[in-house]
Amino acid sequence: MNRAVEPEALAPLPRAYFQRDALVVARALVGTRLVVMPPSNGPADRGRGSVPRVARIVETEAYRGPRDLACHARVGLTKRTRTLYGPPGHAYVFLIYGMYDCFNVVSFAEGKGHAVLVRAVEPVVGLPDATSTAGPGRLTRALEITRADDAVDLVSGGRIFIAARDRRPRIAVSARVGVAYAGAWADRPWRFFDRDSAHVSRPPARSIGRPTAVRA
DNA sequence: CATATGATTCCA
DNA sequence: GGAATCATATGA
Repeated sequence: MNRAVEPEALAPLPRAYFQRDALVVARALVGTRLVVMPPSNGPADRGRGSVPRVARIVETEAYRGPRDLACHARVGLTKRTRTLYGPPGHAYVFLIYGMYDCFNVVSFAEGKGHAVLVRAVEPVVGLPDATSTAGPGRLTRALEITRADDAVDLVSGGRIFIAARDRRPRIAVSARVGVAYAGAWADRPWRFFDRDSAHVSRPPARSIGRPTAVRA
C-alpha cells in the first residue's frame, strides 16, 4: 500500500497502553503501526542509511498467563519465560519450530505472564508492497526482528516501537492458531484481525460473530 | 543425559 | 501429508 507517512509523526505508545489484560491489548493493537529501524551495523553506519520500516499490524493473538494452557507462561518462570513474566511494554521474542522468530508484546503487569503475539502486518513504509508479512515467522523475517531483540523496551524510543492507529479497523475474532494441544483453551476467541486486510495470515479465517465484549 | 515437541512455513 | 531444525522442558 505504501501510503505516505511521516516517520517523524510516529511516536511510541506509552507504557500505560500495555498495562492492560492481553485480551484488551491484542484487540487494541490491530491497526497500530510497528516501526523498526534496520539493525545497526555498528558505528560505521551511524547517521546514514537508517530508514525506518513501518508496517501496520493486522492480526494479533492474546496469551493470558499461566492458567492459559496455550501460553508459554504455563510452565512458570524459567529462563525462557523470564521476559514474558517481566514488565509490560517490552518485546518477547522466541524461536519456534527451530526456525522462526515470533514477536510478542508483554502486557498487563510484571509477573502476570501476559503477552500479545503479532501474527501479521502489512507493509506501509520501507518495505516493498509485495513483501510477505502475513504470518508470525514471515513478519519477523521481513522486519529483521530476532531473538537479539528479546526483552527490548518498546516504549523508550529504541530500535522498535509501536505507534497509535490512525483509523479504526473493522475487527473480526476467531480461535487462536496452532494451539490445538491446549484443549479447551484452544477454542477461546482470542485472535483478532482486520476484516478488510489482505495481509491476514489465514485469509477468510472463520470469524466468531461480532467482536465479543472484552471481559477480564 | 535422552527425548519429545512446538504461538510455522514450504514443498510434494 | 511431511520435512526442516533447535531451544526448551521434562523425566530418567
